[in-house]
Amino acid sequence: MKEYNHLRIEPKWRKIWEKKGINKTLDKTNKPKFYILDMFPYPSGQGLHVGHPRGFVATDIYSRFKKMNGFNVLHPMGWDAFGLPAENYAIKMKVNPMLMDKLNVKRYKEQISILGLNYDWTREINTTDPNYYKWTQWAFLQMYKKGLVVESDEPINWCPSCKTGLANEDLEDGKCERCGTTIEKKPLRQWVIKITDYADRLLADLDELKDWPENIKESQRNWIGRSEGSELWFNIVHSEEKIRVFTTRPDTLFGVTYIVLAPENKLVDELKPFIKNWPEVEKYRDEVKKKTEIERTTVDKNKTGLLLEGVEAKHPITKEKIPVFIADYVLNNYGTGAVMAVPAHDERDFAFAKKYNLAIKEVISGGNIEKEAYTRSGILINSGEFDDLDNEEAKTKITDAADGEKKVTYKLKDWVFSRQRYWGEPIPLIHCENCGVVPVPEKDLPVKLPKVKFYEPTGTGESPLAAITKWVNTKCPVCKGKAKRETNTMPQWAGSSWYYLRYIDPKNKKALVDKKKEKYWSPIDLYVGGGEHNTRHLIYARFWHKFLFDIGIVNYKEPFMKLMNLGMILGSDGRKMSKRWGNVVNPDDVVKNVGADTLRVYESFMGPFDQEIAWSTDNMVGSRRFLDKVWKLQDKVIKKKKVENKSAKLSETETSTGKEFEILLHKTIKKVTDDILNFSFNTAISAFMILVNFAETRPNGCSSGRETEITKSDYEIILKLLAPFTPHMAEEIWANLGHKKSIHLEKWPKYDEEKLVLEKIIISVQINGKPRATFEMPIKSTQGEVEKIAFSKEEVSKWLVGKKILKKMFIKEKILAIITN
RNA sequence: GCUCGGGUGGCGGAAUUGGUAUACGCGCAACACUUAAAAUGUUGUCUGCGAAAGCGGAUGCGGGUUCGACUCCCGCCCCGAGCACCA
Repeated sequence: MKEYNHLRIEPKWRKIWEKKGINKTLDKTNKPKFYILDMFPYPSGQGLHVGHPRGFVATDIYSRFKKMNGFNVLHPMGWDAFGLPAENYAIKMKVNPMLMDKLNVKRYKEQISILGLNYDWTREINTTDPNYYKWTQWAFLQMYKKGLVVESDEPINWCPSCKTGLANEDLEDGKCERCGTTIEKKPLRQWVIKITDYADRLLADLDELKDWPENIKESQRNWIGRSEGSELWFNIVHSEEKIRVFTTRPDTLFGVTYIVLAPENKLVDELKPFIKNWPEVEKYRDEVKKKTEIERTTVDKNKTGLLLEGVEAKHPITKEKIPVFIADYVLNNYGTGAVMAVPAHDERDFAFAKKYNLAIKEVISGGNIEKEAYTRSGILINSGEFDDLDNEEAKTKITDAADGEKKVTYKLKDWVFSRQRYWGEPIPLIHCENCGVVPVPEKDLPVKLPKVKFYEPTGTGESPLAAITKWVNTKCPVCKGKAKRETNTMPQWAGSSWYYLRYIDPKNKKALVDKKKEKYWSPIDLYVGGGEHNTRHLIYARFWHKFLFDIGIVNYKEPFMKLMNLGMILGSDGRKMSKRWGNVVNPDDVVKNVGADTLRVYESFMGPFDQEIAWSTDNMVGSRRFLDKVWKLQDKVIKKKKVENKSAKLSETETSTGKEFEILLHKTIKKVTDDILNFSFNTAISAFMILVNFAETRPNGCSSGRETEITKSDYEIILKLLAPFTPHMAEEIWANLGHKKSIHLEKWPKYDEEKLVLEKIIISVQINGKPRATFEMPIKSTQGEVEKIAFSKEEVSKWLVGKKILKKMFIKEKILAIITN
């Protein structure tokens, strides 16, 4: 037997597999389909570290397993190459993003390829390929035509470092998710997609995603942030103006003692003629503007505000006059940008009322409003005809009485879709001097991103594309008059919102995806990726998919049936792998030193798949040792010759590795099968180790003196089970055993239920709850038989001396429990 | 503050419907092989008392249910994630 040399074996087999095309997926087979997908990476130029392959390895194991179980598996890979990370890296390296993209993809692909992953590279996609983004632009145009795309001048999140506007989803704690710079508010002309039109469906359909982890669904529910309430109107005394408020507690309407407007609320400007302290109002608004989003939204007991002198609102039912404030604890972009303040029953209003010495009127009984706001439910008081009502009941009645309207609001914001950056899909709209905004005709798609010399962001609020006059100036498709192209580009999330559909039909020139093919492959059976996408990509993609469903492009209303989050692999110091900490481990080095198969086994074995875990090169030796053991078993395979010597007619099946081994083998088949299905790769590896340790040390049951042996067929079962985990080594040994066809085309081993039934079982005797003895019994032993043995045991009888047995309990094949006085 | 996870040896982590807690791996120790080391193999390795046999204790803390609890229930503490002056 040759030494296990991964450097010789691994590249050899990868070449052969590629030549034979064993990873190619066919669209038409008589097999059931299985579509398994990794979140595709954005090639940033740093290259992969050992954390990235964790998910790729998992989907690879799973897809190989599915293939061996007779499924037609689609397992593709591609590149999410537009967007800020790639562009910022290109700028830093002073290389044009178009060129950088090619270099990065090449590097990523090399790194991924050496892991022995079974991707069908004939379906590779890249979001920056004009043949791809043609369809991103096409889908955008369909949204435009359906009125889902609107132009807006509202202040948006602006990253002063990336010099672009960002969507709410691109923020993390008020900072740019990409570069960590604090976000400013900046009014900017921009295109916005009305994703909020889909908020209710995005929320409701989560309930149908039975195979999504609860935490992801919960994150999305939080993000969408649905809240039910009422919209109420407060007339302003001596004015035509009305204040519109949103409240979840219309039942507390009688407790309103003041109204608060967000300082930015346009209504404040409308009320200028009535406001006597206007200079102060302007001053306050300036102060608020200076505050960052973080300062503004940090929970802060020290609330500030300003009374609008001269303005009074009228209570919709009692017609009492109510003072009106502006205060920055009210946000302009949620609800109506105005609240009715009920200090007795809202903590923020309570704090504000205390500070400015405003009236606190109790209308729900049950609390102590001298001390704190009472925010729970109760019976109405001080509410006129509504007294004694239950507050839930009062919600509807008071809303009706006040001429209000039941309403639902969401925290989810519309999707800011413009980026003032070069490296993205051009937005396919044209601004015509006569016709206004005109969509690019579909036949003219794609609107190609021009090659440019200067691609740095301008910071002026214009994309670098605005300077390419040759590209910008165009003819209006309607009136043929002078027109200019839209120069903003799409966000990175655009291309990734539907890429999974393109793998189904990557070369289609006539449609986003062929309908028949889509029907066959959709939906995605299993989607694997990092938790950082839970409220970003996964919301956008679900939205985009629902839109495509509405216009009849796809057949299912949800794209991803089952979802798995993978836990990040941290550096050995427990910190995120980063150049900054010097804790990055490169997969190329690991593959070189111990082999891709060892890396795959180690990443499977290190811990539960969805859990964050620190890398340990030291621990990895255990995985390599395991592979060495499997390899060495080759020497212990019972030679055919030996069998034939005994009798020419003896078939191989008549020799066996041993009864005990056989039971363990079948247990292992079951365990590994179940564990792969559950993504419990760590316990699957553990089961392999137990089996291989046993095969190596205790063959032939417990007989001693005989040489360690394993039958060829038993060894082959182990190899087939192992093939998804260690594709190269399994293939090499398989070939060594004389097979000409690839092991990856073999069928997955089946376990025999009967073999799992043990002949003997271990019984534990517990006396007063403490385990005192264990012994083997034949399976199906009766209580009487077990007791007979138990009472004959010294470990048992010594506890019963001088005691009375009060109770006996027998759980068959497990426990005999005895209770004494 | 609300919501969702989680807390088990020196370390990563196992444990089916409640039924022998600590599988598997790392590390460590001793032994074998070796001139030696590495590699490999064997044995041991939760903890207290004890020479040993053995006896007791332990799954974040405190209670409860049960013959029996890592597992179920109640109340806390801590860690991670999502949301958050959201009206």
